[in-house]
Amino acid sequence: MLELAILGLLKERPMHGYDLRKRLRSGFGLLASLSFGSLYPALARLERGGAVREIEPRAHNSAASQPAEVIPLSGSLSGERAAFRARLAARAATTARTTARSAAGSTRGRKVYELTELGDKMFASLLTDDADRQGDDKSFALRWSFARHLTSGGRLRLLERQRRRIEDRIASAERGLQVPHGALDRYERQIAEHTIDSLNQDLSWIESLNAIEQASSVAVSTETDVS
Amino acid sequence: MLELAILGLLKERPMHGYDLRKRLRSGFGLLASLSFGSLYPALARLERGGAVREIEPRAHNSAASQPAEVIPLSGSLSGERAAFRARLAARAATTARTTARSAAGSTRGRKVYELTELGDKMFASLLTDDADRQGDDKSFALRWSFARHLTSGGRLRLLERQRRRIEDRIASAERGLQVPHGALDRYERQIAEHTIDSLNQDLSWIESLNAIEQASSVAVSTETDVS
DNA sequence: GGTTACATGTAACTAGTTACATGATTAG
DNA sequence: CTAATCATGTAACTAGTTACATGTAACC
Repeated sequence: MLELAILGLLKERPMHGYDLRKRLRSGFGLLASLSFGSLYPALARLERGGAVREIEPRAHNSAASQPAEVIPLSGSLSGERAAFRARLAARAATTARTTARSAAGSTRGRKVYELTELGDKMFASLLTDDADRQGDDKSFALRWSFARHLTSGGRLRLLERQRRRIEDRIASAERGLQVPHGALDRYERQIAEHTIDSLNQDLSWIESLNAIEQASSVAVSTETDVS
Repeated sequence: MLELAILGLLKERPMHGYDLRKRLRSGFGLLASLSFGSLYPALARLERGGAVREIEPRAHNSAASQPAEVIPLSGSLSGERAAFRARLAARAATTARTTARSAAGSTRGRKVYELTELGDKMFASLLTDDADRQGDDKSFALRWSFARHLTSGGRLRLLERQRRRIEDRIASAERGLQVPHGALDRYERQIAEHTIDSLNQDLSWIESLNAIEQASSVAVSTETDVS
């Protein structure tokens, strides 16, 4: 789930780890307690797998007032890269004198990542994949928040899967409520009833999303992107 | 969380692992996908820690003296199933002596566990403990389903903690909705709004539970509360 | 005599967490 | 010059999962 989130954010724009964490924590309520201890290993994993790559610092940053200083590098070995970042940091320390702090602040040892083509495909397949071991609500919420990257049909399929999952859980919860003949005490019954209520509300919500989606898929007869 | 659930069920009555799993999966919706791979190690851990102990189906039928009471499990228990269980329990008691290999090493019979006094204390402290690392909804639901084991004051404190947690999450979600830098797209907004709606419904539910609880604590006002 | 359900357990993996270690940059 | 914040990373732990391994008992 974390990898899907990282890829989705990097699809939007290149970012470094610290920023990713801020976005993930504050953005939508999901992953609110994400720690560096899981983020950095996940990024390293994705880089090894070829889904993301580190971009050399350039002036592509928004409102970058820093002059583009391209320092030629031979190899991209990690030691070399670290040395590069150190050099850049040293230079930034000398030049940054209340002049270039406008948007992005410093360009010190940050490692800015971007999505590769492979990463883009991985994102698409993670987003679409029916084989989600963790069919929990958070997983759906994360996927739906990236729904703009799906086709209209993909969105409808995602909603349909979630609808079925919720219906299964309602059935299971109602079974649990009925079977014990007077075996549940008042607190257990409160939990069971609230669980069923919440699931029913989730179900109507999904159905309303489905109605909206059906309507706009009729409106947009050609399947392209939605802004 | 699993350990709390195990201790709570064993407080009700002694059980073996296979039964525990059935109760945990079907009982309340929590832990619906609990696997043996986590249950048995958890039981072994609890036994090593002295929280539970194995009771052996003795030949002189101290455990088999009430086989009819052992029945009320949840799930699809009918009279037929109950009869089966009673037969099995009776047979286990008789065959335990005849098959000599069940005494030593590689017994493949049931291991019925009961709560020790220490386990009872552990259960109480897990149930009350403010230091819940995983302050998620499932944790609250599990605790509340055991609320009959708390004092009236303990129940009120549990509700109050949960109320505060939900309020924090609402505040955080509303902050996330007001993001100034980039407008959320329609799907992200749908997620954010549904999240807030659900949290508000959870909040009113908690408040209604609180009202019920206050009323009944007034009714039994002579009870001394721990504070 | 084969299938199904009961029953216990281990190994390897998943997906995160907290705590620790290190260092650069910036504000007061 | 010192504290806070930014920034990256590792180690040990938590809490579960799936897949595997083993075996017993009942039913037809």
